[in-house]
Amino acid sequence: MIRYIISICKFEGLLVTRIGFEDHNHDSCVKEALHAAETHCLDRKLQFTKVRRRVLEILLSEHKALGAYDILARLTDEGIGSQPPVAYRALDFLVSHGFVHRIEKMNAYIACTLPGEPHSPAFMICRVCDAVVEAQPPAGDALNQTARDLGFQIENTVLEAEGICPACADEGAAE
Amino acid sequence: MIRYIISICKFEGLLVTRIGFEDHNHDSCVKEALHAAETHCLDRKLQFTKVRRRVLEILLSEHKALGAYDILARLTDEGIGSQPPVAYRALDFLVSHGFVHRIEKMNAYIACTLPGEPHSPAFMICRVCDAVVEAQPPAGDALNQTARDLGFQIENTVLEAEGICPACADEGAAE
DNA sequence: TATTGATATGATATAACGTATCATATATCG
DNA sequence: CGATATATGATACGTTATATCATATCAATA
Repeated sequence: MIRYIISICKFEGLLVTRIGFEDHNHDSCVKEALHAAETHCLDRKLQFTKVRRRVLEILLSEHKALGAYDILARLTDEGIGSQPPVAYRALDFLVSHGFVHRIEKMNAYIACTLPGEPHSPAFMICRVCDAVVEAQPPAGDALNQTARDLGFQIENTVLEAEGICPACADEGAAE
Repeated sequence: MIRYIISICKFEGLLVTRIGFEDHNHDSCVKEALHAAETHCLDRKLQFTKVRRRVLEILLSEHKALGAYDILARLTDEGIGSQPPVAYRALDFLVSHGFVHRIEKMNAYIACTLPGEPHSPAFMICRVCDAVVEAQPPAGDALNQTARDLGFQIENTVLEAEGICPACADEGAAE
């Protein structure tokens, strides 16, 4: 299983990266993830084009949630497309094939930590530092039970929690 | 407990209204709910102003999710304010005091079915007819467990499921 | 390898959603 | 009544997202 860097949150200058909300140090995730995506697309005859690859790479490298226009700005700097549809199309592709998730609460996008595997992720969003962590809640949760009771057929879910991450909570306590 | 009309979904012309996804018929919910909101505000010395009252009334009457600009259009027609901040301010008030919920996935707003009581609602959104149903999932769900594991302090949650409502599923099957 | 149908990108324009700011008015409370 | 807080009016702008049509590239196959 590939694990990406998910958030840096407060430690940018310290070269400390984090998986989940735990401190952590690593480097090669981006390359691995890109390669995995490439393979995945090859297998399914999906076109992993230059723009799509680059957008995923940006999201993996930044390891945080970015808005479509943040991404577009980077593409523009690099001479790859310069209009909104360029970014939105690439993001749509990446989202629909499970390489990227959209964070509804933030109107932003983040690289998936479990690409290729079907899952219904949940996100923990720190309102102080904007760190976003993808978690995999156990199946058969409350939403599914509720849907069954109502006769509603769920096709996809949005599970997002806003609050305070451990690092920011510690800082707050220290003040 | 007051139960509002939640969705009409496909039956507009038939005078059939629905609570949850079950067919249902009723009338006085709007008045009751408005009165309850008024009382709630009086108790807490909140100003239940003309605009706020009217926006809640619109959402209750429509018993579906409406965008801020849909609401603004109605206000404009009635001569109550005509600029975006009018609608957004009223919606912010109603959301922050629990009379209305925002549906992140739709950038839209819907009247709460359980106003005055603290709760973390979940929404079932039909992608065919746009019906939105508010459900109350049991506490202690997967998100909370996940947050505890991560040391994350949840302040509020977004739980939204997109899919097919029973009525639309039936129609699809009938075709 | 030329054709063709599907998929992706370029480019322009516009739609939809949301907020900052400052002035004015209304409510609330001592 | 006067002071303070809260709400509204009004203007302008910022941000997010999509529709549309033209062009280019890819993928399968005759």
